Amino acid sequence: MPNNALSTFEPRKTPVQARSTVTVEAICEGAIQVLLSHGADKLTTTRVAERAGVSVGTLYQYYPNKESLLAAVFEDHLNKVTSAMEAACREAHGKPLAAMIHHIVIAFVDIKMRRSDISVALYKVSLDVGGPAIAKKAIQRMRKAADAMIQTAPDADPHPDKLTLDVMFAAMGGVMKTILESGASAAVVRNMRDQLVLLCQSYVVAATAARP
Amino acid sequence: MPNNALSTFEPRKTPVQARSTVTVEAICEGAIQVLLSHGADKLTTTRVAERAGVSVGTLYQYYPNKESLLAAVFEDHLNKVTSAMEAACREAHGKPLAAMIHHIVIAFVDIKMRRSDISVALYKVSLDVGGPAIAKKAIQRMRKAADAMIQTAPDADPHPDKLTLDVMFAAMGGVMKTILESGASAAVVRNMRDQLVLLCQSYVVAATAARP
Amino acid sequence: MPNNALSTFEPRKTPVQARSTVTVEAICEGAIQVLLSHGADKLTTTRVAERAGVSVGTLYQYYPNKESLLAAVFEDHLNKVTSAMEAACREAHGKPLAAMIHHIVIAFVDIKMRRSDISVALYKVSLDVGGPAIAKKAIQRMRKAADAMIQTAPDADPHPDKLTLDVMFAAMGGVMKTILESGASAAVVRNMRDQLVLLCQSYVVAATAARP
Amino acid sequence: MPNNALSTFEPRKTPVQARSTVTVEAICEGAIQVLLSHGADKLTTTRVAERAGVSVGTLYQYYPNKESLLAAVFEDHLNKVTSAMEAACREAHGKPLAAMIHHIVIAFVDIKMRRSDISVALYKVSLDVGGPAIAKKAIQRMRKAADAMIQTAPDADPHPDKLTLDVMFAAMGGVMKTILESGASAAVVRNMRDQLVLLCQSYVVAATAARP
DNA sequence: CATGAATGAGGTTTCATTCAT
DNA sequence: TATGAATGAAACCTCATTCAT
Repeated sequence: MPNNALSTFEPRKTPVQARSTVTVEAICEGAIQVLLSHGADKLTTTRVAERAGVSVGTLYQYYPNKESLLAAVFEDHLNKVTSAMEAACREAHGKPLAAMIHHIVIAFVDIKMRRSDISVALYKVSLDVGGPAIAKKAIQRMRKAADAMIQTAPDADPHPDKLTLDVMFAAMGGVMKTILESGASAAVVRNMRDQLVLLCQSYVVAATAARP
Repeated sequence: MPNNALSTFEPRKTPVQARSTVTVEAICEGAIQVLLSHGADKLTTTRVAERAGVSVGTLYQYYPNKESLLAAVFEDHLNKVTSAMEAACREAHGKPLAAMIHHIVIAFVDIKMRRSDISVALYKVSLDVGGPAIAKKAIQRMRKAADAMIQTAPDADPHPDKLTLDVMFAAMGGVMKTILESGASAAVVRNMRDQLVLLCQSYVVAATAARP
Repeated sequence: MPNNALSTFEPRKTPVQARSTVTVEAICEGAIQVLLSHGADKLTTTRVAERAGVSVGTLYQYYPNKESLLAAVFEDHLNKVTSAMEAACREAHGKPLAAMIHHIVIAFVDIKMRRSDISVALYKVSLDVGGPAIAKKAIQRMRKAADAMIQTAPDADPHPDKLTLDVMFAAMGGVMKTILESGASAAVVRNMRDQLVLLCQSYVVAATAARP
Repeated sequence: MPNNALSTFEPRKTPVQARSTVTVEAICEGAIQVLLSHGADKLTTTRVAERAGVSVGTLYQYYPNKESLLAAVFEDHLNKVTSAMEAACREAHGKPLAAMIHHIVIAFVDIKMRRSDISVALYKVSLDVGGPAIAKKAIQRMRKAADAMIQTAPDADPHPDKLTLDVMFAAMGGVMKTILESGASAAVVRNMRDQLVLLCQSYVVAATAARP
C-alpha cells in the first residue's frame, strides 16, 4: 500500500459555482452508471465522461486522476450510508438497548439493500482506492452516533466500549457483504437480517456483561 | 458480474510428468511472490513467469488466462485455510459448545494471521476471480465440519442450524478482514480475537436458545 | 468464414475536424506503404502507425481493429478501380458493342497495372477482410455502369443479361489476377490484354446470340 | 516475395516405409480437417498434429516448417485436380473442339465443387505458400493435356496456341473462384457453369480464327 | 524415432492522461 | 473553461519451433 500522496485523491477544485456543482454531480452519477452497466474494470475515464455528457478534459479538471474520482464516489456512498445510520441512531434514542440495536441493524440492512447493486459494485472499487481508510472514518462516525444513542438507553450499564462497537460494526459489514454477494432472495435476506439483529444484540450484551 | 464459462478458469492441463508438477508449483508460488511484492494490480503474467523462472508461454500452457491462474491461487489458499479449520474442528470434538467455538475462532484467527500478507493480497484478487463462488464452497466445507463437531458437544441442544453457522462464519470473515486490513498490532489483534470469540459464542447460544 | 458482425469492420469515428481527416489519410497511406514494403503478413498495426507518423493509439481511434483498417484500405482501392471503370463505361457510350468491350477491358487492365504492386498486395489482404463481399458490391456497380453503357450501343440486341456481365467481370478479374501474380513483362501483359479483349467480346456476342 | 530457399518448402524426408506413409497422410488429412473446422488462420501446427493423432515433434520430422506442410497440402490438392483434368482431356479425345471444351469445363466445375469447402479454404492458404508458382506448374500440365487432346480434334485448324489455352484456364479459374466464394446454390452453379462453357468455347474459336 | 514441455519474440489492443485549439 | 485528438507504455496472449527424455 504505497503512499502516493493521499492529497492526490482529493478533488482538484472545490465547486463553488452552480455550473461546477452540476458538472461534478453529473460525473459522479456517470461513474456509477458505468459501474453498474460495465463493471468496475471496464470503467474508463472516457466512458464516464461520455455518460456524464462532458469531455474527458472536463473530468480531469475536477479530479486529478481516475482513483480520486472513484474514491470520491466511494466516499460519497459511504457518507450517505453513514448519514442514514446517524439518523437511525437518533431515532432510537431513549429506547432500551436491545431495541436500539434492533433498530439500527434493520436500518443498516435496509440502506444497503436499497441500492444493493451499487454496494456490490463498490466492493470492487474499494480496494483500488484506499477503501479501508475511508471506511475507517465512516465507522468512526457511526460509532460516535451509536455511542451517543446508547448514552440514552435506560438499561445500558456499563457502557459498551469502543472496541465492542467496532467489532459489532465489522461483523455487520462482513455479514452484509456476504448477503449482497450471494445475491440472496428477499426472504433469505430477511432471515439473515434477523440473525444479524440477534448476533449484535447478544454480542453487545455479552461484551458489556463481561466488563467489571 | 459476467462469468462467461466457469470452465475458462480451470487449469488447462493436468501435469502428469514430474517436471510439469514442479513447474505448476513454481508458477503458483511465483504468483504469490509477485502478489506480495508488487500488489494485485501490478501482477502481470510476464512478471509471474519471470519470478517462477519459466517463460510466459509455459505459464499459459497450464492456465488459459490470467484469471484462471489467480483463481487457482485463491482457491488453493482457501483450501488450506479450510483444511486447517477442519482439523481444528476435529480437535475440539467432545468439548462443551463454548469451548468448541473458542477453539475454532482462535484457530481461524491464527491461521489467517500466520500468512496475513497473503490473505490481504488475496482480498483484492478475489473479486476478479469469482471469489464469492469459491468462498461459498469453502464455507460449506467449514460448516459441515463444524456441524459434525457440534454433534459431539455434550451441551448443545438444540443444534444450531445451517443459517446460524453460516452467519457465524460470515461474521468471522468480516471481522477478520477488518483486522487484517487495519494492519493492527499483535496486541490489538489479540483483543479483537477475544471479542470475536465472545461474539460467536454469545450468538450461537442466543440463536439456539431462540429455537423451539 | 466467421464474419462476426460486419459492423466491426466499420471505421470507428468519422473525422469531422480537418486534423482528423489528415490523420486518417496518413494511416491508410501508411498501411499501403507497409503492405508494399513488408508484405501482408508482416503488416502490424504498430508498423502502420509508425509509417503514418502517428501513434498506435491514434490508429485505434479510427479503426477498431486491424481488420477494419485493412478492409477500409481494400474497399478504398476497389472504389477507385470501380470509379475508373464507370468513367470508362461513360466514355464508350454510343460506340458499337465490340468497341465498348474493347474500351473497358483495356481500361481495366490499365487501371490495375498502373498500381500493380498494390493490387497484388491486396489479394492477400482480401481474404482476411471479407474481401469477396466487398468485391461483390464493386462488381454490382460495374455491372450497372456496363449495363447503362450497352443500352447506348447501336448494335446490341438482345441485351446481355445480368449473368453474362457477371461472368465476364469474373473472367476479367481472374485473368487479371493471373497476369499480376505472374509478374509478366509489359509485352506479355499487352498480349494477354488483347486476348482478354477477344475473350470478352466473343463471349458477350455468343451469350447474347444464344438468347431467344 | 522473398526467395527464402524454395527447398525449405520441400518435405524433409521421403516416406519409404509404410509407417511413414501412413503418418504423412494422417498429417495432411489433419491439416485439411483443421483448415475446414478452424479456418486458415487458426491453423496451428500443434492443432494439426493433435488432429492427426501424432505429436508436434513428429510433424516436424516430416515437414521442416508450417509452410512446407501447407504447400504440400496445397500441391496435393492441385495435383488431384490436375490429374482429374488430364483424365477428362483423355476422355474427350477425338471429339469435335466444342464438345471437348464442353467436356473439360464441366469436368473442371464438377471437380472443384465436389470438395468446394476445401477449395475455398485453400485459396487463403495459397498465397502464404507460393501458391501461384505451384499453380503455374499445374496449369502447364493441364495445358499439355489439353494440347494433346485438341490434336485429336477433327475440326481444330489452326491449333489454339499456348497463350490461348493459358488465358482460357485463367478465366476458368477466376470464374470458378468467384462461384466458390459466392457460396452459390446448385442451380446458380449450373447456370454459371454453362456460361463458362460458352465463354471458353467462343473464346477458343475466336482466338484460333484470329490467327492466320 | 516419437514425445510434448518449454521457449520468447512479437502481435493486438487498451486507456489514463495531456495540451493545443 | 471545455474539448477531444493524440499519446505510448504496457498488458495479455499465441504459436512456430526445439530438444531432453
